[in-house]
Amino acid sequence: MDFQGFSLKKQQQQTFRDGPQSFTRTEDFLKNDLSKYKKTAKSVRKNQIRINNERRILAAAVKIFAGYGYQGATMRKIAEEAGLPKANLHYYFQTKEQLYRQVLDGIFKDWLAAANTFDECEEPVEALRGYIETKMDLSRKRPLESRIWAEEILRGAPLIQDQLEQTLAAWLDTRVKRITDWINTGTIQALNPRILMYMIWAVTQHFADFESQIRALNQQQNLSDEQFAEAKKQVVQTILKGIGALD
Amino acid sequence: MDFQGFSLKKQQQQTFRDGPQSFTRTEDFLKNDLSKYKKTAKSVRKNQIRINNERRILAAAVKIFAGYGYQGATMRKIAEEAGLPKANLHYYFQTKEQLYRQVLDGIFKDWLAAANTFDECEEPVEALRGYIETKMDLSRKRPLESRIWAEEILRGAPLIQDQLEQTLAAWLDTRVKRITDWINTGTIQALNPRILMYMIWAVTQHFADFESQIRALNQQQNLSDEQFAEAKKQVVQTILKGIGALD
DNA sequence: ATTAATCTTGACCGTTCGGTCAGGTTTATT
DNA sequence: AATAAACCTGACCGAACGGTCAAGATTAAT
Repeated sequence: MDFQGFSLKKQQQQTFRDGPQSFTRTEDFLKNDLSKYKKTAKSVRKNQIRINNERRILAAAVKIFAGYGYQGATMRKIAEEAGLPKANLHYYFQTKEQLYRQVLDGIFKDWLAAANTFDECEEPVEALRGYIETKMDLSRKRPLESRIWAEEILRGAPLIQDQLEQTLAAWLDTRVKRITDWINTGTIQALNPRILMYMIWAVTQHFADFESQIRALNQQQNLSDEQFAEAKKQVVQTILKGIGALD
Repeated sequence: MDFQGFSLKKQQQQTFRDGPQSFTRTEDFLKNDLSKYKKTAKSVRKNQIRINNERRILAAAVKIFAGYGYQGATMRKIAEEAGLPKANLHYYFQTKEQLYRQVLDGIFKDWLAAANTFDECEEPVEALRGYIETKMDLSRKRPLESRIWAEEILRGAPLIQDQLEQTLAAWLDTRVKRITDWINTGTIQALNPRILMYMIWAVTQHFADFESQIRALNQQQNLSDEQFAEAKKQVVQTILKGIGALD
């Protein structure tokens, strides 16, 4: 079985330019274009049209991809959401897959940014608490992005496999070492650090990814701010206590 | 935004024709079917053709829906996987949505069956341990079904919202009461039982739904039986200890 | 003012989708 | 043996998809 309509081939991360903006993808057709710009005050203003439209399209794409999935999303729906004609989307983003890739790139950056919370504290209790809370906040504030990510993984990560195997794996390795140190110094009990991280990811992202299920089990109401705060507290408490870092 | 290509409207249980046979929706279609047959030896054999083909199609549908999602799955792919001509699928299942509905129904039944493990023990430690282990085993043995379920929730549960709000909500309510009893008798510490259940669901299903991410972080290898057994043990340990039911 | 680059867009295209159907084949009933 | 019910399937259909393009409008550079 070869999954997904788009290609599974590993796509290298080579930067190219789309107008004055850099993004990742193979074809360099626009790189040549960039060399034609002169960075005057006016070219910056010109730039603004492109920057502005790309932002509108990306924001619309996030909503539609999250709501319908990659295959269910159509360029027409994204165009309507963005308030632009469909052909205009293809002017800024060659293909649907290109657009989707950029959406994923943005999400991955948020992921890693939140991940850095992990390193801010020396002590396991505060490092883990901070990380869990940051991930919970991210699920609360950016559920659409979380769901796009989840669907990509669900489909076998056809487009982000490389990033998982390289960037994310490297990130995880260093955190595994920190946790191992905590174990060796007796600060937390012996356990498999990777499984701990999987548990944290699972629980925190669940509140975004399974929002509709939680809503159905909560009198058809999304969790209120108070309910979410309670959930956040309980998640932190259960995990920290569960690994012997509390009490 | 109105999600999904297919309608959100609640689908009544209306009789429809499936080939020359009429029956009323999923659950009882076979029951009604049988009532029209005369239970001779030959009619049983005939019946077997339908039962057999429906099983083949449903098994193929599970694979394809899990691998591509609802929108990405095509009747052609399912037909190829089942080794039948596409038109034959439409003889047994009127529409793609009908086929998908029956797949979901089967998954929901597994869900509830596993859920009953929760009631087999009086003590919180053994009841929760049994339930968590059963859910972990289900993720291990039926990851495709878990991913279909996850995608359905991800899209806002357009087809199973009713079941969530009724059957699942009722199931959860009774378990919440059990957990509340445990809290009142001091067997486990005070917490929100619903959030505990969300955490259990999140963690156990994560090993199926995010399998490709875990694989990418595990030297491109799926978890071995030993690794999975370790994960199962650690998940049980962390949660039980985290709620004060251990140590 | 002129030219060139960039941006915009309706109309269009080939492909693939879910679904239909007529007519043939197999199986069951009498 | 005859009839009916159930099953099978290649060929077909309208709709919707991602994507293209030529020609015009707008903006920037000279």
